[in-house]
Amino acid sequence: MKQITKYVIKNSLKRIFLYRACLARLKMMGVEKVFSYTLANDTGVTPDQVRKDFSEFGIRGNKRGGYEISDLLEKMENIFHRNKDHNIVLIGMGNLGLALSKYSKFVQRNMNIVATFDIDPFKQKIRSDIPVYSMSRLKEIIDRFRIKVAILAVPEISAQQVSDELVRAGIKGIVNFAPVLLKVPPEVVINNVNLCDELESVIYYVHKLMQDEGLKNLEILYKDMKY
Amino acid sequence: MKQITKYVIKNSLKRIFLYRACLARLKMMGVEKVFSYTLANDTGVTPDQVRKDFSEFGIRGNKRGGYEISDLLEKMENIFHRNKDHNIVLIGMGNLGLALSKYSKFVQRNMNIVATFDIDPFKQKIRSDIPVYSMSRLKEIIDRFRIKVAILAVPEISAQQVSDELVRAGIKGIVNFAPVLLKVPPEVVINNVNLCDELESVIYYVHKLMQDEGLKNLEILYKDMKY
DNA sequence: TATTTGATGTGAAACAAATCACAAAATATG
DNA sequence: CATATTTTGTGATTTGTTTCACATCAAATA
Repeated sequence: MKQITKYVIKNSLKRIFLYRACLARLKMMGVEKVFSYTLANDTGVTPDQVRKDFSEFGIRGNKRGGYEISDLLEKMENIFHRNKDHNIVLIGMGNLGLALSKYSKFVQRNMNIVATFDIDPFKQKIRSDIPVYSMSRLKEIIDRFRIKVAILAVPEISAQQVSDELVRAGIKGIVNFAPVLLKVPPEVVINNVNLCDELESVIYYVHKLMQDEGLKNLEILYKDMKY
Repeated sequence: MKQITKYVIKNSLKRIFLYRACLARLKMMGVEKVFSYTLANDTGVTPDQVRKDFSEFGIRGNKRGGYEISDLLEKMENIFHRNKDHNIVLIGMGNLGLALSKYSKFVQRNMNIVATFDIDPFKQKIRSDIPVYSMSRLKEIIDRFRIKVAILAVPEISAQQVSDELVRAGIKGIVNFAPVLLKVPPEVVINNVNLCDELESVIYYVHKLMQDEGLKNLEILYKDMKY
């Protein structure tokens, strides 16, 4: 019944995030229009890629006229369902969980952590701005707020068990910070964020870079980021 | 002089991390040997992929006999330079920085945050187990410990400026948590971790999944994680 | 209004990654 | 000791992604 299902965030989607961040900044600076090569320059991709990506997501500009930034941003908001608010739960109020619960960028992007959970809810209650519930109330709260997405920041050892509970409670997507490969039914989306791996990758590449200094053989060691 | 340089962690490298985590667990359980299909099963990839990846990293097993787990892990430790300790600095002791400074998994993998920095070092000093220095001492400490890798957890607004300081101080790799595209010389490796994007991606896919429920057209919406 | 110019949008081509298929090798078996 | 079996390792094939090249369109210009 349970199986490992894994999805990768497509590179084109990551690039769209990149474009959006860039566009938001440009808009703040008062810029109104961009061309594919403007965006490309700012984000380190090629103009072709920008246009292909837009094409994939059904975004169209005006021939010769480039793209209207507000229009572009609006289209992206629709793609990402940013018109509506998204309610999230966070499980595990350790150091990382606490930091994530206070991460203001989520709110800025309409993603609200409406409840957090911990086996010891009293421990962190005092430091948290968001209600901390005991695990026994998981399903109740998830049902009440019709939550579909959870952030999992519990210790490795209990990650699978909590994940099972989340799935039973109707969660359809999990951002998993525990370094475990969760087993979930295929209709549940998992996005693993492994902080150790992120750091270790950099160490690995830095070592390589210093070994074969002079940038020779670079193309074997690195893949230029196409996202 | 400054330019956007971006690297992606290659999928094959990510998979190697995955294999390693799995192998470590198996070893703890007392298992001594694996076959490509064992590992494949546990990690959700194909046996061919496992062997191709091993081949890429120069790891060889015994025909028919599979792979010796200890041997495999040792080879991987060499690949990732895990025999030696890695000293890291962390810049920005806000909520996230503080949580990262206390993240015990780094230490378990021989990655030690030896110093942290903040514009207001006194604010967090009391809550931190690791020394918190003022930004003015950045180069001094980095030089003294011969640090090559930094974790950047400062606010968006100051990320580029701090990144410049890091590069001037001799840092060669940065794990960047600020949602900014850092401009660094090409010999510096950047790994961006954007928490909002990670969460938003999941929301995006969950929406898609619920829209076209029944898993039809799944192959367009998702790419099975090949990592 | 006709012509030139400049940027988009997208098939085609080139490149990269994953899967397949099978030879090679090591072990087990009769 | 020869044969069968099982698993690795890797070219060949397929699949997916990026880059190229150019037709298409909109605006500017004469």
